[in-house]
Amino acid sequence: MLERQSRGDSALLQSPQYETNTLGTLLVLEKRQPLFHSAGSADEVYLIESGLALVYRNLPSGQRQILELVQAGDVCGFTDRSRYVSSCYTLTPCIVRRIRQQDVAVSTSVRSAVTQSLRRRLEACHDHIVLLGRSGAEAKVCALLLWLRDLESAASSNRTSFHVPLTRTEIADYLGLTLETVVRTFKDLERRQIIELNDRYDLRIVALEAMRERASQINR
Amino acid sequence: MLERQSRGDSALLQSPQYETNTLGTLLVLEKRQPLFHSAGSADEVYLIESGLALVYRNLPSGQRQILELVQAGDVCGFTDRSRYVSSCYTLTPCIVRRIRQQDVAVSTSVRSAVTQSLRRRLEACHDHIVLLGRSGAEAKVCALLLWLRDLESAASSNRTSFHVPLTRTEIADYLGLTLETVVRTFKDLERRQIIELNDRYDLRIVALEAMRERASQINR
DNA sequence: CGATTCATTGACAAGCATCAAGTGGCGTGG
DNA sequence: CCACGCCACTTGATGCTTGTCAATGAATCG
Repeated sequence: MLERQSRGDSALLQSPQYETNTLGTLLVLEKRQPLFHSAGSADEVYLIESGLALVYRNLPSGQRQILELVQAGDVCGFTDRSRYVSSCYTLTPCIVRRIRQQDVAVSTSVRSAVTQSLRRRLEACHDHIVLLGRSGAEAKVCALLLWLRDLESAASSNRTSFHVPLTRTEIADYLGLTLETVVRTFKDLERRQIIELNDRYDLRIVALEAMRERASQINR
Repeated sequence: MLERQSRGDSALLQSPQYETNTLGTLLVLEKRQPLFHSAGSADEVYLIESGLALVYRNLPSGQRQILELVQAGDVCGFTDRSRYVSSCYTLTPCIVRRIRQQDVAVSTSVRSAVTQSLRRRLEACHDHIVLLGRSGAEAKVCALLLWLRDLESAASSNRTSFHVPLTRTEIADYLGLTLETVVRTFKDLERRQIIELNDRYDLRIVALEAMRERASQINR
């Protein structure tokens, strides 16, 4: 794990949207590296500058529920408890600013970034709740795939296929399904030529409109 | 709907937890009164001073998903969009402070109340997501009933039974179930003498431990 | 006192979970 | 370098949980 004190001397730190160049520590993380862990001491918050991470909770039964997918601009680990109640790791390579919990109050720009992120994450959770509460397996999978596609196409456009950074198990844990159901749903979409899989993590949406219809369809 | 300008001359306004006595308009609402509606102009935020309200979204299919139950201290309607994306109404009689969206930034205490509430609501949404994603009907119902009970017993203790302020349909829409499943689950719990119903909205938890076990049980 | 809303109950079917047995790729160590 | 094991996934058979549909009951309201 690369780590260095931030002194505003890196191009990465000159992002104009947050004037937090001199605050916190910049982490350059590979994919699938932990940010914080449930029950750990909640000393720091993590501002994601680039990449995708996920927040999850392990349940007493050994099951896992993925709570959120967090992206650039999001702050996680912000709590008034002494220990984290959920865990977090990166899905893609990430640049993350680690800031002491107590320093959040100091900087106006960090505070407003936190508020902004809380607001956006809350709305994302609302979407997630709708998905979990009122959609069938197919709608869940389609909605997630569309979301991941929009994420990529925002960065690098004109690509016909995109990378799915979650394993089938992670998709299942995000959508409240089993691994097997996720696999079968993928197969179904492939059979009906709505998607194409180059390999398991490289996906092309063939029929975008069919996909959108299915994503907003209510089955249960 | 009672409405009056807040001038700090009412006992209701002297709540010490928020020094917002001179900000916004105080609303005294009956149960089941709307606060704001999806697609309405998002001009104001609503700080709940007492009572319980719910936030929901209507889906294209005509279905409804209840997103959150909000209580004293919570702020809802806070968004950077020009229009609300969800709707909100009271479940119980409520005292609500209505504050112009643009005034939120002005008052330090309001700002910190907003942040505090966003944080708490986000964690509540996480709980909700776990419930929707990883629990069976019985666990969902038990968890909600326990939550409602704790809410009441925090206010007026020593009562053997408590009031359920949601209809069966609302419970279903909160838990991502159908009305029928909720009814059957209630009947089951009653038959096994885990709860008792005086009338449909007056409930007593007979076997608290059995209830807690069921609430954290994973079925699906 | 009909009309409306909300809830109850039963019969049935569908969707998804569970269980079980395999497949395929990848890294490790003999 | 190949065998081995591991991990993530794939595929199939089966059944439970929960949704759907339909008919009825109870409470509220103008």
